[in-house]
Amino acid sequence: MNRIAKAYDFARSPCAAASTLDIVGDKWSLLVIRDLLRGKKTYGELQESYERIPTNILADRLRRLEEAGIIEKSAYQERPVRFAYALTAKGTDMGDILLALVRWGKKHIPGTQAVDIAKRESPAPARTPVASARNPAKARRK
Amino acid sequence: MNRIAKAYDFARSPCAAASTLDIVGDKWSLLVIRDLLRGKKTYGELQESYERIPTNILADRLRRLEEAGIIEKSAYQERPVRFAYALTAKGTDMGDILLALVRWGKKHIPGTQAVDIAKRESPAPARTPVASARNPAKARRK
DNA sequence: ACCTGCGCTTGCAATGTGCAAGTGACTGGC
DNA sequence: GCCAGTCACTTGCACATTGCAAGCGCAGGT
Repeated sequence: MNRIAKAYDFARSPCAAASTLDIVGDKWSLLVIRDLLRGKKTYGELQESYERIPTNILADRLRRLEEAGIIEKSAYQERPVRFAYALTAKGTDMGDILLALVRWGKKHIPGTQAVDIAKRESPAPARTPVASARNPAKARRK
Repeated sequence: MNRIAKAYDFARSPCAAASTLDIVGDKWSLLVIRDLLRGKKTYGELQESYERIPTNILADRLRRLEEAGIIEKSAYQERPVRFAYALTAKGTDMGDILLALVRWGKKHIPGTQAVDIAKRESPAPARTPVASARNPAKARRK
């Protein structure tokens, strides 16, 4: 029985910081959000991040984040059904938290880099524009 | 063997966000920092936060945070030796992260409050048997 | 001597994490 | 029709971390 902040019945306290940590207070959630902010969309892309999140953990975090209304899952094509994950407005707002983490890291942990999360206004996600990479043009029916 | 970011050999990646999360990426560390920012000093005071951190976890987090150079432990009196924990500059810089968390929580989790990180006394619900631990000089009478 | 408070430590069960392997829906090639 | 391959997960199991309660050592007070 999973009950990580069923959203709105604070698990621990009415403190905003504590409640936010109930949602993303673990080592992976915010990294998933980071990757989504940087333009990754599919399960497979998320799995291939530098940090190599274990697949079952990724599935679990995506489920939780979706329950919390931070991301949304949708099929971007039907006939092999393929899914895309995207941040909701609530989710993109987490960018500020990521930014604060990055700033602290850059300042206090020598050798770390920004990996540019601040994609919020910059163009080109640099890597494969997933949606068009595939060509689902041929709607072959059964 | 425990090696949660010995600080400076990145456990997972050179990404600043990931490295920062290696240090404070759990449910309790940042709450301890929050309490220290708000003026709490002793082990006992930290234990009595609203969220009721388990004592062994608190001891462990204080140890890790000290190793990471985020807090400092010192005896504030010798005979009965009593300890005070305080944030280093590196630690107070984490205030920005807390602030980002609080802002997100206030905006997206109805019912949460700010609990004003920038100093303030007794936010916890009245049932504080700790009385005035902030006055070691005198008075402990009932 | 005994009790109390502080600052922890220890034991142990419950929970969470990480790895590898497997599954099922589908497609494309032979 | 059969097989290999991809995507998106799920399952099983070992190991690590958490949470709870209790205990411990060192003071001081009575």
